[in-house]
Amino acid sequence: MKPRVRFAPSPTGFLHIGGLRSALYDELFARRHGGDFILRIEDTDVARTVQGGIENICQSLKDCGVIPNEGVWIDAKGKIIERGDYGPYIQTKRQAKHRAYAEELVKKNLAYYCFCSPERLAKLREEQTKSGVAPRYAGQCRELSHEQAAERVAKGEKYVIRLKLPSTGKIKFQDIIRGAVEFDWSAMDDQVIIKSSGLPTYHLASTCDDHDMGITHVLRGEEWLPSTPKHLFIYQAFGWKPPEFAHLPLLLNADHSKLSKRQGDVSVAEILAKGYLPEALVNFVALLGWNPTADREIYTHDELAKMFDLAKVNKAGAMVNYEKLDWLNAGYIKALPEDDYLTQAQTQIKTEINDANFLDRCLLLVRDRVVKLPDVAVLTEFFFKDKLDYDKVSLGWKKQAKDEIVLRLKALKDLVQDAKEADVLKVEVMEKKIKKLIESQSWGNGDTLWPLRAALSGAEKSPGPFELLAAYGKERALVRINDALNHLK
RNA sequence: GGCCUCUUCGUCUAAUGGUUAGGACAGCGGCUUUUCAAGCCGUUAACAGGGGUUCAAUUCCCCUAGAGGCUACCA
Repeated sequence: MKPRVRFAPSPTGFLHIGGLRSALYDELFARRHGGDFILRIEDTDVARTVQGGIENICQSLKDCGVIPNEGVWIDAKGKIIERGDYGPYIQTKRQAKHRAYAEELVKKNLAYYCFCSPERLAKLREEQTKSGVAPRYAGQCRELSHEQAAERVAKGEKYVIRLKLPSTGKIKFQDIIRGAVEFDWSAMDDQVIIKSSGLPTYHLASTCDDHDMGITHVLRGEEWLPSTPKHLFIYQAFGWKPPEFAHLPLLLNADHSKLSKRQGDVSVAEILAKGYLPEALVNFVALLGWNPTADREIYTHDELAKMFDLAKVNKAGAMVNYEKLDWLNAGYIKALPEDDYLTQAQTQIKTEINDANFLDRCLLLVRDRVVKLPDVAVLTEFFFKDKLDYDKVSLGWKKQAKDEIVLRLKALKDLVQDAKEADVLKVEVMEKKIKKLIESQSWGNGDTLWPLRAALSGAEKSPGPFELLAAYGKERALVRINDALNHLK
């Protein structure tokens, strides 16, 4: 059977790195087995729904190339659309179905109307917790007859609908990642499935929608493991075949707590905005909790899809290690086709200079130093300044005397002056010429090359002098050397 | 508190009933060298603890500890 999986986030915030991983695993699983990957939005918590949440989730997934083939999506104009035969895919649009399912459960005597006030229940719960027992619904509504309930509803009393869970016995099920898991019904509370607002809770909506949409495998965070029995109860109540479950290990903050938005910037949009490449992020996130082999770190999205194996997903939570993301990202930037790199790097710099060749040479020169895209700007900044601030740098090597620096720079200036523009652009040619000069004068590398490099960069740390010459080109290089010479006067 | 899940270097992980417990990031050291990166080479560092089972356990079982999750009319 063709597997059908879904990523079902709720738009209570922006897509974060944990959501991205869940979505990615869904997508990889679907691709690996030739199945469908569906995006469903679970927006039943109206109060917590944030403006632009759905757009953000879709756009972030799109940016990362994690594309569902069914369900909610965003078009090129940024408009939310739905596609597929099992819609609607936005949960609040399905509330009539949820309502009907809940009523059916009530008819089957597997759910009941409950008129207890939240305040009273909270107090009860507190007492139960204090005395060390599992908090369970302990009101009288469970035993209300259908007629009594209907009467009170007709009178306008507020109510919720609760599952009528067994109070004894055990439930056992298989999890693809964790194997056999067992729970006692006695510790399980009669879950609310319809809130007093009339909207369903996650437990009912998600379960019914999964069934209605033909979902075969549910991949979700480990935090759902304890409520799986309730979901299974619903499947059983309707006589439906439940999907297979795979509870993914959680992503952790540096303090080992469940990854949350409060700690650090874990939103995908934010991470991308910081200059991480989507390919690097996908690669990174895929390996948080799963590893296809022992000795490789870099995988394309397609390779991941070919190798993905749910059964090999780890059980333990994974801490998000941003240093490794940095390393991966730097590697992806180095591996970018030159044109792609230039296109992206060009967006990072601000300068009036419109000598495209010069700009590209500068961008290419600093590429190996770029960890995140915006690094390009600081790394190339000195190239584009009218004047460098030579007060901030020692133009001499170690304790080199001023007249010696001047002597070196003058000779270097003449050498560049006499060189052909095409030669200045070639690192090897200039290196040869300058080394020859050094040799003929019996100078040292350090006392000659440091002043040159410092003159060209105005910095203690920079790429090498030959590379700088090649990036500047003859005219610009001469201006810098002259400036340095003037500064020494 | 109760229930559930988890536990290999600091971090992400691999492997195995018998291995020098492998790789990667970070760290450290070196090479290169005019500086800083990059690159290359090398290196520190782990089977949570205690009992079993077994000729043999990091691997299987039990207990303990620790961590995390759940315990909402949130998902």
